Amino acid sequence: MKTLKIPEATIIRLSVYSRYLTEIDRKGIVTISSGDIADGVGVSPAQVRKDLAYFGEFGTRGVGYNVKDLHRHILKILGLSSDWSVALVGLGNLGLALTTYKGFRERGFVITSIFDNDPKKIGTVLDGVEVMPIDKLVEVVGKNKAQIGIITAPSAVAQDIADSLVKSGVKAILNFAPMVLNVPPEVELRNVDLAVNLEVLTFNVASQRY
Amino acid sequence: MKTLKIPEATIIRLSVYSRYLTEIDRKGIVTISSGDIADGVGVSPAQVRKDLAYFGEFGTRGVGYNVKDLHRHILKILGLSSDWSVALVGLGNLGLALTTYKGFRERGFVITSIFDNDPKKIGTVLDGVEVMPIDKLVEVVGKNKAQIGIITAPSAVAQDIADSLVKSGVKAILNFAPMVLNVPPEVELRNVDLAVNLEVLTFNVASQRY
DNA sequence: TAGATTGTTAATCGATTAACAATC
DNA sequence: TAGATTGTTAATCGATTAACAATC
Repeated sequence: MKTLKIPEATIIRLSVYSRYLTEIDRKGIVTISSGDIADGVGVSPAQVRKDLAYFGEFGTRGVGYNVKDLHRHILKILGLSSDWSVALVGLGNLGLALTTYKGFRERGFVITSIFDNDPKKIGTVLDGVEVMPIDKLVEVVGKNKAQIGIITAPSAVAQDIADSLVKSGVKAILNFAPMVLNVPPEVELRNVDLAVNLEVLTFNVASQRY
Repeated sequence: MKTLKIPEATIIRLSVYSRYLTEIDRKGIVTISSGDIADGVGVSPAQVRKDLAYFGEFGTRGVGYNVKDLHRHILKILGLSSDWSVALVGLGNLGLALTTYKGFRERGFVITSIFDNDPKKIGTVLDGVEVMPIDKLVEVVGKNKAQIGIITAPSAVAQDIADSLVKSGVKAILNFAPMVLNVPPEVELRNVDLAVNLEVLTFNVASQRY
């Protein structure tokens, strides 16, 4: 199977389309055109069709796409046809927010272990998951077979945690510490820097003045 | 002044460079080359120079960049030479996490008002800021002259809140609700969808199998 | 059949990379 | 002067948009 490179922007849009299709499906709409999707999420119809064309032919010419079918296909493409086991490290406010974030569970991300080094937090139970000390990470994550690690710990310890997560066998890491992490190439790494988002806004607001 | 369009990717990288320069400056390093910065944040040296070249000449040929100088210039470009007043709407776990997130204050983002409709939260004080009901938003935000609004409320009310924020005069909105919002073109809007980030990871992990 | 909309190719646009003259 | 590194131009690469034949 020849795999041509898929732009990351395409993946991000597929994720957005899929959330929009959930909404449309709930309304009981059966068929949708690329133009409808485009209007709904703010891209061009050609873009929608191009994004889908990377993965196959899901529509009917002259008609459009069956909402349920297309939705199922996109979820499959994104790897969301079954649940993912997630380990979260760092139970500060952000970690707590992500643990209780409904959007994750809805999309099939199940937090199966939580780690923190604060003695007051260790042993407490959140959603049926007991908070464990970080030195148990490699053992517990390995046993739980978590495939994804989320780092919501301070920058100073983020690299150590990343190393432990890698050792425990996770395939992907989502890092919220504003820090450049090093992981082996076979482990997928993605950084979410909350301040960066505000700074793109302030740049744009500041530039408007000229 | 002719303004040529700056890629958003450049702005995001400038934000990353600036965080790296904070680190370098703390170590007491005085001069840095584009190659050092590139290594530090994982891009190419040519990219670093190109990004900076959009805004001026900040280095010395044969020598490199003065760390403090460059840092100051980048902060100025990003609009961070003075503080920004921020209104946060929706004090769930995510809202609480952002309110207490040190990374914001460090970069000059000061949360000056907080809104929620939960009677148990209204009237409580967080970091000197009293939580107010959402129907006071337009009045309070207008009075506080907040320039940025952060939406951490549920999707169902996100558009209403966005409308109120616009009415109150904010110039930019950072939206964490997984929802497409409509705002007038003069208001900058940026969406952070936490699930999208996980889904880019799962797509990549799922594709590795082929 | 006529109208609509897909899937796909070609054209355009934009961003990144490579190369090198300028210059400290 | 010799070595290093910037600033900038040209070449390359990749993503988006436009156009349209295929076809329901």
